[in-house]
Amino acid sequence: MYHMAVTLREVAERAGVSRSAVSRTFTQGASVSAKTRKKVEKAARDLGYSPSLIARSLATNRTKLIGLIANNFQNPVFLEVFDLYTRALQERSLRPLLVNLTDQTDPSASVQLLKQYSVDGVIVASSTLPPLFAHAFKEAQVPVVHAFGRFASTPDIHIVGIDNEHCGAMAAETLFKHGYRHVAFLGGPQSATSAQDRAAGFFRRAKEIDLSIAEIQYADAYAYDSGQRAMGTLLQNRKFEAVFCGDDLICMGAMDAARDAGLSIPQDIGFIGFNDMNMAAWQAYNLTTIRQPTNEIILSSVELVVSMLETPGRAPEVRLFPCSIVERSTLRPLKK
Amino acid sequence: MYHMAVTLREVAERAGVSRSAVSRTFTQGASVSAKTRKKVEKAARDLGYSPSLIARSLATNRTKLIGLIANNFQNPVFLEVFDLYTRALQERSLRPLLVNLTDQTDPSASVQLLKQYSVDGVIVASSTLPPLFAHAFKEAQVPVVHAFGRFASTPDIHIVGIDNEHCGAMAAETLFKHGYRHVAFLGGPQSATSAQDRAAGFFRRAKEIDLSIAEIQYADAYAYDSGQRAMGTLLQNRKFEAVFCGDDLICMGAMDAARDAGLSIPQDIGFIGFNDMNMAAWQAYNLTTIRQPTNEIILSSVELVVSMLETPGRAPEVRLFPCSIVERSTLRPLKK
DNA sequence: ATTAATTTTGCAACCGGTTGCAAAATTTTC
DNA sequence: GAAAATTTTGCAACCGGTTGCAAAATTAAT
Repeated sequence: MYHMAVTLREVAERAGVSRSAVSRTFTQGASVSAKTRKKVEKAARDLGYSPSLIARSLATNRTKLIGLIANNFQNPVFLEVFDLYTRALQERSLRPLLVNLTDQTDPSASVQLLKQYSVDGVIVASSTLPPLFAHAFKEAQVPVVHAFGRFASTPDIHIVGIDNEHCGAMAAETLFKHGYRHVAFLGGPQSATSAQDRAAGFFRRAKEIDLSIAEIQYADAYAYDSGQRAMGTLLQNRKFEAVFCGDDLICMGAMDAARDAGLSIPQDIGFIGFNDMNMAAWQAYNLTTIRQPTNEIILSSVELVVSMLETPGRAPEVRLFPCSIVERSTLRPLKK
Repeated sequence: MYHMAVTLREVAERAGVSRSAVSRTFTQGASVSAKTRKKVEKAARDLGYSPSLIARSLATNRTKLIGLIANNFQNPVFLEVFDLYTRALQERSLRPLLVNLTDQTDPSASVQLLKQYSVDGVIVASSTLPPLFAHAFKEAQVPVVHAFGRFASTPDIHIVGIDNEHCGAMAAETLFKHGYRHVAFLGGPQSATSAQDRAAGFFRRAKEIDLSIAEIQYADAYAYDSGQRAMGTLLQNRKFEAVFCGDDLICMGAMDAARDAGLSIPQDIGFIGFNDMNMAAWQAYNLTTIRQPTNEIILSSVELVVSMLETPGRAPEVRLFPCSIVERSTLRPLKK
């Protein structure tokens, strides 16, 4: 590099003031007279100065970096999620440091990494990681909130999400209301807490209302292919009229498998999904599904992590948002 | 916070060596005797020490942060793109600092932002931004490579991507080979260089081989809805047998619009897309499309930005990767 | 066993900011 | 206009590392 970035010292010299004065004009709420502020601002403009966040971070022990941990880069909902997160953080002049967990679920490596970068806080955005994962950050003294995490009545950490158990129950009810009596369950990966909870709620409510569950399958990932494959095995032995899929993407895979087998939807077989991702509204699927309020969850989790920066001792809190049914056309019409 | 993070000084004290010794054991290629290294490592382990990247960055003027600029969080291909980028960077122990451009395309704000974070380099991953955008980073002395950018024979900056013009021509040829003689063009947003180039190549080659272009439309974004809408207007006046869509997602929207109008694919109307995103293989679409080697482009652009860190004066380079046709089932079978 | 060559080590300055504190300057009060 | 109260300013230490340089320790050569 030819000319190094211009520093605070140079601005100070040009403006004929001390370094502190320059620093103060660039930090919120510091006291500087209008006169010096003007001088400094001019000098800064002339020199094209902008303060180094690295140096500031070192001095203030705040980086304005938020670790954003995700482990599902296969599911397009996560693009929506990233979009919302980057925007929400941006608005508060924070920045996401993206961590792609791929398959290693050992928290210690991520904790180590994010500690090295001295992130101010961490948002774990995943419904498949065990609660322990996010907990590791708390132990490392890093403010953390688990978005899309499992709801616990006595949380050690902040959780923002939905009541998956209740949503599973909603699915059962919806199927029943549409006149189905024999249904199948096609869940997400069995290791995912979200999948477990949705299943539990679904089964419980089904029992209560006498909805018979003919088949149970678990996809090995929240992914199209997995849904397609799982539906394949489900179809070998068809004793059900509709399927509750634990995720829209899985549902799309399942629908395509069903169509491939010559079934038409919803005449021969019904589907209800989960999430209401953008693609659920696509004409080729037009999925009846349970809408998860992604936007609210994200905004709320950002808000929460920000508040932890201000009040580190804040007691862990659970924030649950209600889901709702979005009726489209993959279940047969309601009986009148 | 109760106990501040453990610092190099504490490790030094516990190990009974100087701070430099500790620093050296943690920096690649520095000279330390086996004896001290052992002592330091033990002390570090006992204390749970890991060096602060912030402090290191300040001292070395290297942050290991790469700005990753994107402006299309609607198109699921970008999730694939993020996945690949985060992994590729991670492997080289670099980290992406994600910038979501939403709609403001004024480079100066991003330049400013990324300069403040002193990113080591920037990757602009977008086929819709003007070449000027990426150029602004060069002027600000920041190593930059434009991935998916417009190919220029005398580049001022590094470009990695495909020859969109040539790919447009491939589309024309493919349609012709499949026996189509009257086709429509449904491009991406007209302001996107990629869309312009694909269009140019398509039109040029069509003229050469006497493929008649009955209709021309441009979607207002690389998005499903835009494709659906554009196809709607295209269908008002149907004088074509097939459509070349400038992007798979647009194509899916267009296909759904066509099906909604009662057409079947490929019997009544043919489609060819662009990108070969994962979803193109979904049964509901099973798109014949032009495959863009995303993986190669990404790996290559990471490699390039890394090499610029090592050799700052490196001359700008264009790297183009070949595209290929992926035949699925949205064009009628080849004549024998 | 000396001396020369090489490696390891610690000192101290530096990276680019922030901030507590006391002095200087300004404003308010009487 | 002088004294008191308030605001602004600069000094200097600090954040947690790195690194050039010379001294100390080790190894190699004679």
